[in-house]
Amino acid sequence: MLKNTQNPSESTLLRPTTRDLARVAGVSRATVDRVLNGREGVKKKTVDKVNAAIAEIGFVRNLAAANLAKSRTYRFLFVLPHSGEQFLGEILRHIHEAQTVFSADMVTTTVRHVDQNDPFKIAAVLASISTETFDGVAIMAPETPQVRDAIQRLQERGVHTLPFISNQAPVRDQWVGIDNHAAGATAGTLMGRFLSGRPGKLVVIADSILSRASLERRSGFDAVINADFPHLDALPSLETYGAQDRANRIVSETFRHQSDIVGIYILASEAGGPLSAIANVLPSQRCVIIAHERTPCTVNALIDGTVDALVTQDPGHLVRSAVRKLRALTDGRSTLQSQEKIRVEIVMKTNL
Amino acid sequence: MLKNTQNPSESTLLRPTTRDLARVAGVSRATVDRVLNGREGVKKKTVDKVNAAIAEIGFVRNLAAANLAKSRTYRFLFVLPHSGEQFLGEILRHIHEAQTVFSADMVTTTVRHVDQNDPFKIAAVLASISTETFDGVAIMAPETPQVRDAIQRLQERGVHTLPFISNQAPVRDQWVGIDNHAAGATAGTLMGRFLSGRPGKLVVIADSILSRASLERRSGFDAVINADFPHLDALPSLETYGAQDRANRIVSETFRHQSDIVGIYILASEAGGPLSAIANVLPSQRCVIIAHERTPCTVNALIDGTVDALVTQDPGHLVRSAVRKLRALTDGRSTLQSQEKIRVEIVMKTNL
DNA sequence: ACATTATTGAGACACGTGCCTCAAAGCAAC
DNA sequence: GTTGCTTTGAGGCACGTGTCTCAATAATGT
Repeated sequence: MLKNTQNPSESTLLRPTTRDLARVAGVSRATVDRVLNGREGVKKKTVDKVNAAIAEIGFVRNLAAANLAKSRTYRFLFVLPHSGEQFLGEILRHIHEAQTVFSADMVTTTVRHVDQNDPFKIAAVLASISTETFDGVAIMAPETPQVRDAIQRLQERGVHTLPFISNQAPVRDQWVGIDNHAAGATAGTLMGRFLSGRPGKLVVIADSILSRASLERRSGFDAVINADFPHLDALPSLETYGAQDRANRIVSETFRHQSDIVGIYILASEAGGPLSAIANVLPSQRCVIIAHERTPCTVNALIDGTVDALVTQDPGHLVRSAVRKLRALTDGRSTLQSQEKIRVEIVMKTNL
Repeated sequence: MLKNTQNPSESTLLRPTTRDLARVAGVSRATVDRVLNGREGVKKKTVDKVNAAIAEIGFVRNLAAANLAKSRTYRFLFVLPHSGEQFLGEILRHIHEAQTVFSADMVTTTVRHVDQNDPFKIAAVLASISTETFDGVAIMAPETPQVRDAIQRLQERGVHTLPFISNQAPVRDQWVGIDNHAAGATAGTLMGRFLSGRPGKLVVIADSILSRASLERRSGFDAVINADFPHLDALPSLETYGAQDRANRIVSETFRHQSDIVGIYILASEAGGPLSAIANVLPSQRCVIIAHERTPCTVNALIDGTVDALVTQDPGHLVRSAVRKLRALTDGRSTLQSQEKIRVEIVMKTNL
């Protein structure tokens, strides 16, 4: 087997090592290491020599070997709402499923559940995290001043953070989740096209209209309905606050008072409650229903024809993308744009 | 820093190494190596001891370290049609784009173009490949006896193969691409729903109806139209054979002879030709048009409203999935089901 | 010129695994 | 017991990089 040291001519098959780099730069391997890992006490001129050599021979550090030498492990934490909800269940399932793949890359993931309605508790949990315990944290939490501050301090302590699904600040670059405006707009287009010309009113059901995601979905939906389907009239959002009795009440009230309802848009991530509320008032009515996320409940509704289409994001992709991004952050690398873009997917009975 | 050898108590943080494994199994590291790498000359009893220890301490070999020791590189080849087509261009773009990410995993990819209409040439190219040159080959080629045989022999020579996009045999497990029946069915559902009740005829345009992909898409489309939208009448497929003049002629003939055409389904992967043929006969007609794949041409048509929806597969995902699968094949590993499933995606103006 | 400091080099060992050699031990048949 | 064969152990070197120590050299100030 060939060895680089015995074969000084550049081999196009083997990639250059730090040894090659040292040789070409005319310095020692110790100095190469000093430059590569940004240690101080190296003359500017020497740094330039090494960098020139890096460019010349196209050196790229072998991350696997480096991590092996450092015994590096990536410890990531997912901060998620309390479970019980179906969409969250899918997320959890994929975190566990991907565990085996991650462990090959020395990535360990931990999940911590927090009460989404208690910003102080969330902040406290974030405050308990340091570089001693985790290298990166993916946070799914509503946007509040307390949480925003806790995240800020976490970053100052050197822990990498990543808004996960629930978008925090308008840091469009570093976050994992779909464009909710586009998701709402897509739901609107499907609604309009499926109704094709038929006029009437549209019921919109949300969990709470205060979250950023709800606002964005609603605005995207309205934009499309107003622009492309002016014969449709989207009613003000109904808020369930996640309570089934309230959902039942407001839905049945709405159907009692409104006459010509032709479509229902469930913009909440958890469609289960709204769907069963609708089942009460809609024995077998002709009404286009669009919902979000692929969960056991929505898939069943799709199959039995209750729901016409789903606008979804792939939970497995969300999880893997979060891990890849956290890893890139801790390595100071960048990720592949096209791989990390979370698509606004449309799911019907035929492309389950 | 802790060292495993000095700290015999099981550390939950560090994963067990071959050294730990040898200690627990009560054998030497050499024997562990013999068992792990399936060398012969080891007593059955000893093999069992080691395997028991593997299970006991949950040993998983550190692939990065192993590949480092072996100086392993993965050399994969993509055998693709001659370029020029837009969908293929997207594939190529993503192969090159992913190069940087792959190289971190010691994966190098090469692309070789072959004439799709010359099965003997394709077979010849495949015959020239051995383990000396490549570890795995992703093959996008129409299904012919010559190609099938060449693939068979390639596998016998120890080179791993993977049908890529164009499905070869019904080896449903090991192949990269979408379920074309589902893709056709999805196109059918969109067509039916967008027309919602309006009766009429549907034009179906294919490149050639002989390929497996075309057959499957057509059968999926017909199944849905017949079952769910009986008021629609899908006409026999028009075949362009990839020739623009022929496309223009057959499309204009069809529109001259048929009266009530309400929808057009372009099931060819390259929609450019059919689209411009349609533009000639359809100055501004009300007709639902569904096409396949996201290319510059179809995206433009979507934006200007010519096309109503696209049924697509993500080219970046296809490429990365192929590489992951080839890597898993050469490592004798399995892949994450949910990650490798290529989704039948629906793209409209709002979720570009 | 000298002392002092800043910079560099040489070398070692580590990470976890693969792969090789050589010797030692176990086992069988005679 | 001797011979020959099979199985195992001990140990070393390699992969590419990180991270030490200690010495050697260069640059600086006086």
